[in-house]
Amino acid sequence: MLKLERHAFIIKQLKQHRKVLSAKLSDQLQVSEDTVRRDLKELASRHLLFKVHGGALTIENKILSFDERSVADLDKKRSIAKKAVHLIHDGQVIIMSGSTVNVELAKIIPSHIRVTIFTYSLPIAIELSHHESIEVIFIGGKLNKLAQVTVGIDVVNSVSNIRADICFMGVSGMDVVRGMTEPDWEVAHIKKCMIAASDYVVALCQSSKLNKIERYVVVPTQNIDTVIIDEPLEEDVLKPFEEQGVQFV
Amino acid sequence: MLKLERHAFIIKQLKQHRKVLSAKLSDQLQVSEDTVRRDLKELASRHLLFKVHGGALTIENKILSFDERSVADLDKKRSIAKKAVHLIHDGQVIIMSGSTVNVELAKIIPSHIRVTIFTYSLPIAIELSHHESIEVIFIGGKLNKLAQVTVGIDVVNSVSNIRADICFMGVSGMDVVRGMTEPDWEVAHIKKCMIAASDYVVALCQSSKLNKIERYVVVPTQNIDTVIIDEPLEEDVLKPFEEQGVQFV
DNA sequence: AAAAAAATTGCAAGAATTTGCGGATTTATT
DNA sequence: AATAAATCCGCAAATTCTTGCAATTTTTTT
Repeated sequence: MLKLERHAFIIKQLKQHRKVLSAKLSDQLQVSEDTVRRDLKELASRHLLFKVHGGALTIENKILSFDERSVADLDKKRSIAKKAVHLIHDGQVIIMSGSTVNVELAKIIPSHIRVTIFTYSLPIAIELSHHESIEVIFIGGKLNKLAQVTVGIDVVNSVSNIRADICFMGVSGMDVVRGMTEPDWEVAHIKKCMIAASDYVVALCQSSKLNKIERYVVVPTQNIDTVIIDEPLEEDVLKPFEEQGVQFV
Repeated sequence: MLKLERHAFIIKQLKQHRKVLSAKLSDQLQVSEDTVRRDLKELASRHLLFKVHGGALTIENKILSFDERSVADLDKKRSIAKKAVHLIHDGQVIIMSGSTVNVELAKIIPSHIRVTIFTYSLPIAIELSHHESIEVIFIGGKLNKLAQVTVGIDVVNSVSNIRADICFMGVSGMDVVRGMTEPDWEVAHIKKCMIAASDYVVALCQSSKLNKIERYVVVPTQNIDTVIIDEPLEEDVLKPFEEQGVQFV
């Protein structure tokens, strides 16, 4: 069996099981463990997998368990929030989705600003409860415990009855062709309603989410007015979006 | 199972339950407690959790447990909650008001119990979001920032549509003649609706609130089924209540 | 086609990591 | 103060990793 075939096999196994064991691969591929290790090492150097003692895991798995992410990511989220806060003005009615970027945004809204904010996220509501001059309306419903947001038909109904000036939306996936996408159907539906209820839509989008496609479409790209990103991007990445009428900040 | 998988599992458990026990993890992961401890130690050194005797807590929890001390009469509230928890049984639909006693109650509901809980209090919802088997329905509305509960017409409407088996109610004032009373008109009105929606009404009443009268009446004494108090009281204090059909625990 | 060079593979030996266990020690609880 | 539980420490066994090297195969060069 050729090296390249082995590599392909390993990647395939990894996709299927999210992890591979050196010993098992040695058996499956009928080569020595040393060879397997050398294969894994090579694939790891090409960032196709994450090598650990005893085998290897997918890259995503690595990210999940490494703290680098949460720290580095927080900076990015804060820098997005910092830009977003300038779009908030006295008298506005605002809808905020339940993303962590919005939690950061909630933290830094200046205390003098007088606005009404609709949200269905517990952490955001808690944050906003410390702001004297913000009127907070919590959108009730069944609680999704992991995300600490309400979901379900009640949320959809409530959101449909709102008329908002601006809407700050966390992003799971953003792509020129497919538009804004979400891995969860219910969330996708709620976001759709939020956008329908708002005059102006702002997407808070970490650059890692750009050109990523999730399972369910929220809205096409042209329904989004402004995308706020954490770092300046090359012109050729932005151009296709801007041709759809999306403004980048 | 690879070390990193264990770590990922621990982090996930922690996210869900805010705490993990070494013994339980050892069982779940099928490794020795020593190994679990070593894992926790490593994760703690990376500031992904906070190690304590017997297990670990989330970083946030570490901070959270400090301001807990500022809550007055915590012991009394906990002793009330301890008694109240025995009234909760599988399959019930429960309404909880927004008192601090109810927060304590929410904390100690056994994890195996399967119930549906309606609440309009952010802290209670946060607490309950860590219980695997409780369905939480949050009642939306305008946020009262100080109490971190929703209020207003939306809450009244929602509560009116609920049919609950039991209702746990924090108490501001309780008097034989005037019944249960509240200093806030809106809260009094909401509590009235809650009681109307419930088959059985439990008042969680610190003894300091007994024979105290607030501005607005919620319901007369006889509408309350059980009052849970923190300390045994003299017969002559209880007797007039019991004559109205109220049971004391 | 032959020779040289490069890459691949398995093996062996020693190093490093991981894990469970017994026993001493510390911590929590009553 | 006593008891039980959890932790820490050192050790040993098992597994995995690294490294150098030799044999083999593949590729390149002449």
